[in-house]
Amino acid sequence: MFPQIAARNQPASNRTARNVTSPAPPLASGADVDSLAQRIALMGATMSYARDTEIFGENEPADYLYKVVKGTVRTYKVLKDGRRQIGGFYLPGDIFGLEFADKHTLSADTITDARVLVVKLSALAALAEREAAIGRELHALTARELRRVQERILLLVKSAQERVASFLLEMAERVATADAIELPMSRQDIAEYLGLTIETVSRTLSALESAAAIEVPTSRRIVLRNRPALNRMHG
Amino acid sequence: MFPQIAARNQPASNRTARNVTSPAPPLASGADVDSLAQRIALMGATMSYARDTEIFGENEPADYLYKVVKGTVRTYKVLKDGRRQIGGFYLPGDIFGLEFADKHTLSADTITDARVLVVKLSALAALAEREAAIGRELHALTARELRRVQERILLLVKSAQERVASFLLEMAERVATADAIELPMSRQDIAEYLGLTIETVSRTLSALESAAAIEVPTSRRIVLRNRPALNRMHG
DNA sequence: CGATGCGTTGATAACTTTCAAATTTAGTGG
DNA sequence: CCACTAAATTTGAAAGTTATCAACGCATCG
Repeated sequence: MFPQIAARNQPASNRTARNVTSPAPPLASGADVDSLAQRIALMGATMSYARDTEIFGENEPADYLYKVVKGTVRTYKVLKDGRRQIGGFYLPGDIFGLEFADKHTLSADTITDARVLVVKLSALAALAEREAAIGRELHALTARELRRVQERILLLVKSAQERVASFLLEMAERVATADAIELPMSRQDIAEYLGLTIETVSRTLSALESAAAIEVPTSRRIVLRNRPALNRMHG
Repeated sequence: MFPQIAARNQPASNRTARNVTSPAPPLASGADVDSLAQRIALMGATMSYARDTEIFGENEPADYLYKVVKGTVRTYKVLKDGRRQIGGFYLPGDIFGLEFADKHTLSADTITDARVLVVKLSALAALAEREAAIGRELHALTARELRRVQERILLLVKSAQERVASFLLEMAERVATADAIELPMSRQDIAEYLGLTIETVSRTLSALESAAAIEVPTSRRIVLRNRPALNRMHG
């Protein structure tokens, strides 16, 4: 089930130190809710995972809620034909694993080395019984996730250029320092997120660079040079 | 963006089983959770709409929850470039309008003449305060909707043939008498739901007919002749 | 009837994928 | 730290898929 969790559990001193201060991660994208975040910090255990490590798999029991403290996590589903569709990328501050079903419908693994806060859902549910606010915040979390997925649907019916432009703008909101984006994920990951091939993503980025909309100094670093143009593509 | 709440009925077997054991209103048969359905029936007002009538528009306050009693409703969003993306089709028993935001992110209108049960969300929320079961059922509704939208994402990254095959199988579960599907929506609606053009939908249906997977006696009536083949396409 | 809207079919163009190869980057062992 | 190998990314050419533009059939309705 969660072999990694037991194996990689951090010493109590580490957890305590981190939990006492409960600092907002610098890159937090606002996908959490304050008091819920605090509850999780108090109730949860922090786990460390190496790069490319599975956190949970499809069809495993969904007994925990996860919050990224450091690093990047992706959720995905492997289709029958072997292709992989990425459900989402989760950055520090983001919560994932909340699927409202007994079993996970997606798998989750780390893209980079990562620290993740883990809370038993049953504990949260018990808390929600006593404090209505917690229940409302879980609800708000779900609502946000639903809107996020619905946005993706609008994205997936558009052209490759529109998808890539939208992706860059989304990431800019989440991880950008000024106009420079440091991407934690590979071209393959981006392609699987956008429903394109890696070649099309690469070509589209090259075209955007030729059009002076962006700069790509290294493959993992992208600088937005013309946001209005990207916004127009984003539609 | 896409509001479609629990657009799906339960599998036919469940519907049948539930109807046998519970005296539900004739057309509001158990497409959702029983007690919630009953509450809505008791609290709500039934509205009648002619074909092609708007029920609510994007950006209007989302103060009500809707349940289709008779007819078919679609939700949609008009993109900046004028294209229209359909969020979902709602058949008798389906609930829509639950968007977890102050304002609707989609519009809803009728595809056929329709009767719709309307309940004030504030009334439901008040009820949920006193009865935890109601809150849980609203929650379950959301969960189902989230899974439905995620399914849709998997659909939209596939080929035209896969999308059409999946659409037919989905509709077969929802409206089929045996293997004959009576479609309430136009080719244009189907195209906008699947993110394709009307010509591609039409050609794909013709191809499926040539391949003896389906029959199309009239444009609104489709008979499934080879479900295993469709299932293989559906992936 | 003749107009109108919907659906189908055809021809062509545009876009994306596939297959292949070149290039750059990253990782590893010496 | 360098050299070497493997992996990731980019680029090119060709094939495949879907969209666009256009024409036609068919049914409905005034």
